[in-house]
Amino acid sequence: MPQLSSGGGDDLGANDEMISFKDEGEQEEKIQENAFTERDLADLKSSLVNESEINQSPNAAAVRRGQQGEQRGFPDKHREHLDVVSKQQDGGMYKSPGYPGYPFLMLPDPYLPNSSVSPSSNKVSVVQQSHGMHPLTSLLPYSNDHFSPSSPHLPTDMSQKTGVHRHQSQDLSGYYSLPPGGVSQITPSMSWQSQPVYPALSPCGFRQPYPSNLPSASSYSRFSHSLMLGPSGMHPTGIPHPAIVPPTGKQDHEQYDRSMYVKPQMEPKREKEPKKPVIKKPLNAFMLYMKEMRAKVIAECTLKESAAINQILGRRWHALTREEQAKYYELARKERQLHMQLYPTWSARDNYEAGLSGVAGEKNKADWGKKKRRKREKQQDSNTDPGSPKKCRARFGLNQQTDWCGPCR
DNA sequence: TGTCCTTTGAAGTCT
DNA sequence: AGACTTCAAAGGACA
Repeated sequence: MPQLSSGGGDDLGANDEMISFKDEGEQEEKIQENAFTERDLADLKSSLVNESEINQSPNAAAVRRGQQGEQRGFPDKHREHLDVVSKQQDGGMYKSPGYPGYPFLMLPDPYLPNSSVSPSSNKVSVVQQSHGMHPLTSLLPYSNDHFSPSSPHLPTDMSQKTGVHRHQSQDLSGYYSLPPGGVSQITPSMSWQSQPVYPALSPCGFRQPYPSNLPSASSYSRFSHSLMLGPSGMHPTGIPHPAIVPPTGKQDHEQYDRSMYVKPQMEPKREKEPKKPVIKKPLNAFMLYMKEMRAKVIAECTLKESAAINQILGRRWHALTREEQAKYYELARKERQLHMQLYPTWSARDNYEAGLSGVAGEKNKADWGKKKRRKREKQQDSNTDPGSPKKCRARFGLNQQTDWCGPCR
């Protein structure tokens, strides 16, 4: 079970899926995958390219059916390696001494002198580093990358000034390595010198591993967004969080990956009308996995189309072992925790109408209604078409993770 | 320029 | 309670 939270009851999602995953014949898969060769990989690569083309057609589902067997045994070289690693680690990531690098196993090889702890031990960066991002930032979007160490003049205890009660938790620094002007206010014991800003990692390339006792977010008092967010989309702690779309202009830390949290199509309108900052949802486990593996899939399969890539990633996700998936569930859990701490009053509902709350107001409301209608109609259409395995499973009431309905097989 | 595609999971809404 | 819906990322394709 990926109930990784140590008795905290914190949801990690997809419990049923993880259970059933075990039933799926994991051992067989492992054996099969270990038997894959480079040639298999090449074959698969070409088949995936073909598939991506075929999938555009209405017969895509049928094609997928034919490929299902192949998909189930996708040759992940890194899994082979992980099996070894997991053996070395004797029990996986949740025994902290046995998993010392977590989550810094996510560091790309250059930062892993001994990269044996990486989930993807191959040469491809585990973490997508596009847009000059910190290798961890894509997984840990609240990293100090978004801050400049040259701004140490920020108030040292803003949370007190604003009346926001913050636990003095070192954990946050360990999780997300937030800056002095940022969560250091939450964690006064932290200084930015001790939290090196990328790329100045510690000599060994590791930072502090995730501690396991992140304080419950529920312990934080919840304030309205008006308190949480400053006039420029800044957290009252002074953290220019990437999840926030500032209402005016560009953020100072332009070099960082704002796009991760900013809907690009909204940017041009920002100048015209002041817009409520949009705080994006924290990424779930699969999204984190996608961010990490996308580049690898692109490189392997010479694909660019995200839809096709995502299909592949979806299958790979299913092919992961419980332990491998657990890493991402844990990361996602921490993401949610930190997100909750940074934006206590934020709700996913805010972004249900994200378009509405912002620039376009009424127009977007109308669009949203249309969108909903379209989707509903589409859904009805798809009821007559097996469509994706997910839809198919849903239709037949099968287990989401493991059961493959006839048409999808 | 905006939307769709495609995936899974989290969280919200609806019945 | 369970089903359904939306949104997170990504970038090419298309209207």
